[in-house]
Amino acid sequence: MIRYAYQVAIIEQFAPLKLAVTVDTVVFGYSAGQLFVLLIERGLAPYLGAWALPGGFVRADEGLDVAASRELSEETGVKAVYLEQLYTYGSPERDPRYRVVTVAYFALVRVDAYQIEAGTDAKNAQWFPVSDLPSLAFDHSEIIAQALQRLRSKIRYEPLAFDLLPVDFTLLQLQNLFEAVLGLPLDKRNFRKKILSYGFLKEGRKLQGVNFRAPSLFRFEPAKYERMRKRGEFFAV
Amino acid sequence: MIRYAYQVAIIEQFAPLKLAVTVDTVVFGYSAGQLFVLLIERGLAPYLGAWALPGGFVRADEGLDVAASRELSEETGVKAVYLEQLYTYGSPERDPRYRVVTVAYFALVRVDAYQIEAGTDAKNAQWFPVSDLPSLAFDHSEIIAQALQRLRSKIRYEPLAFDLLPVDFTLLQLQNLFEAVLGLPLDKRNFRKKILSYGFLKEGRKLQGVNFRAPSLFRFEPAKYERMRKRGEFFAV
DNA sequence: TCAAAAGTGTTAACCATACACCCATGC
DNA sequence: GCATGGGTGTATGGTTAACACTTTTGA
Repeated sequence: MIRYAYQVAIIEQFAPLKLAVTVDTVVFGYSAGQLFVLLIERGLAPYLGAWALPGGFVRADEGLDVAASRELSEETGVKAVYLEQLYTYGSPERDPRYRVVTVAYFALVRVDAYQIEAGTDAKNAQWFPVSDLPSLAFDHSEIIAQALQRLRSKIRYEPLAFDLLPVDFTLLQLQNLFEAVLGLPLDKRNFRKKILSYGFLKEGRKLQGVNFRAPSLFRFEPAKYERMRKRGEFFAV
Repeated sequence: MIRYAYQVAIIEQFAPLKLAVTVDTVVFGYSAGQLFVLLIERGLAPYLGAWALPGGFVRADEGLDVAASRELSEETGVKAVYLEQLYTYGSPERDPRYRVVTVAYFALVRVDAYQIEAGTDAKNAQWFPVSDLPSLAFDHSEIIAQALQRLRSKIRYEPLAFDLLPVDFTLLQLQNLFEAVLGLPLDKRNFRKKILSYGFLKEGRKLQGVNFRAPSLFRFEPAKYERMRKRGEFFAV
C-alpha cells in the first residue's frame, strides 16, 4: 500500500480532531398486537441511567454493518434477522462531549425467538412499545421516529413483515401486524385475496389446541418471492 | 460543557485512530433530453487525474449537510436546489490510505442556471451523461449507481423533476425528463391528463419564437403541492 | 350453546391504458 | 406547403373497495 505524505497532512487537519463514528440500531419487534423497540439503559455518562438505542463505536478494522450487529449482540444478545442502514446523524451538537457522527441502523427481530440479555456496556435491555417510549438519550427519539417512518413505508412493498412474525403464522396475525404498523384497519377478505394472490405464502398444517376454528399456518417462501420480483412484479398492501 | 475523563479514554481507543469522515455528492443535471452527473478531476493523489464525485472532509464544527454543500460549491461553483443524504459507505478497504467513512449525498441542479467552475482541490469539473461515465476513483461508480436508483424511484412520487427543469417548462419537456430518467415511453395524452389533474402546475404564458405551434409554459407551485399532501394525497407518474 | 376467530364471493366504482387526428407556427 | 411539435377525448379492461354470513373448535 502506497502512502502519500502530503495527503496525510490534510487528513490530520480535519479528521482525528475529536471526531468519532458510532453505530446505533433501532430494533423493532412485534408481539401481542403491538410494535416494540429494544432499548438499553446506559451504563456510562453522559445520560447515565437513561434509555438509549443499542450501539457504540466503530472499530478501526470493521465495516459499519458489522459494527452494528456486533454492538447489538454485545449489548442485548439479539441477532437481527433484518438489518439495513437508516440515516447518518452528524450535527456538531448532538453529543455533549465530542463530535460524534452516528450511522443509524434499522433492524427487525422475531421477538419470541430471543430472550434479551444485558451485555457489556448496558446495565439493562428492554422492549418498549413504540406508542409509549421513555425519554431518550441524545437525539435517539428523532432516530426512532425516522426508523418508524421507514418501517411504515417499506413494509407495504417489501417483505419485512415476515421478519417480525414467527416463521409460521396465520393470515390474521399477518393482517394484525400490518394494521398495527400502518395504523389503519384492513378488510379481511380483500387482504387474504391479495396476499395469497402473489403466491409467495405456503400453506402448512393447521394450528392445534385453540378454542376456536383451527386456522392454517402459512410460511413466507423467499425463493417464490424472488421469482416474482424477477418477473418484474411487486407486492403491495 | 462537562467533560468525562473515563469517557474520553473510550473514544481515544477507537475513534481518532486514523478514521476520517468525508462527504461526497452525486449531482444530477438534465439537459437536451439526457441526464448528467457532475464530476471533478482529482487534483490530489490517490487517483490523481481520475474523475470522482465532488466532496471532501467534514470540518470539526459543521454539520454533514453543510459540509456537502460547501464542498460542492468550493469544487464546482454549483449550488444545488435539492440535496438529500443518500447512504454512508464505510467498509475498511474503500480508501487505500486510511479508514474513511463517506456520507454520500444526492443533489439536483438546474443545469442551464450554472456554469461550472473548477475550484480548490479539483483541477476541472465537468458534466457526464449517466449513460457514458468515465471510470471513477474509489467506489464512486457504486455510489452513482445507488444515487441513480434513488432518483428513479423517488422521481415517481416526489416533485424532484421540477428541480431538474428550468422554472418554466413545457409539458413535453417534463414528459421527456421522466422518460429519460425512467427509461420508458409515456403516453402523451395520459401523462398530461394525470399531471394536470393534481393541480400543482400553473399554466403561464406561451413560449415564443419557435417554428411550431407555441406551447404553454408551466410552473410548479410548491404551496399547491403541499396543500395536496396535507390532504393526504400523493402524485405518481 | 356460547364465545371466538376462520373462512369465503360478488358487485359497483374507479382508474389506467390504449389509441389517432387536427392545430398553430416559422421557414 | 411542409416540417415540427402542441394539443385534445373516448372506450375498454382491470383493479380496488365495500360488504355479511356460515363454519369450526373448546370450554
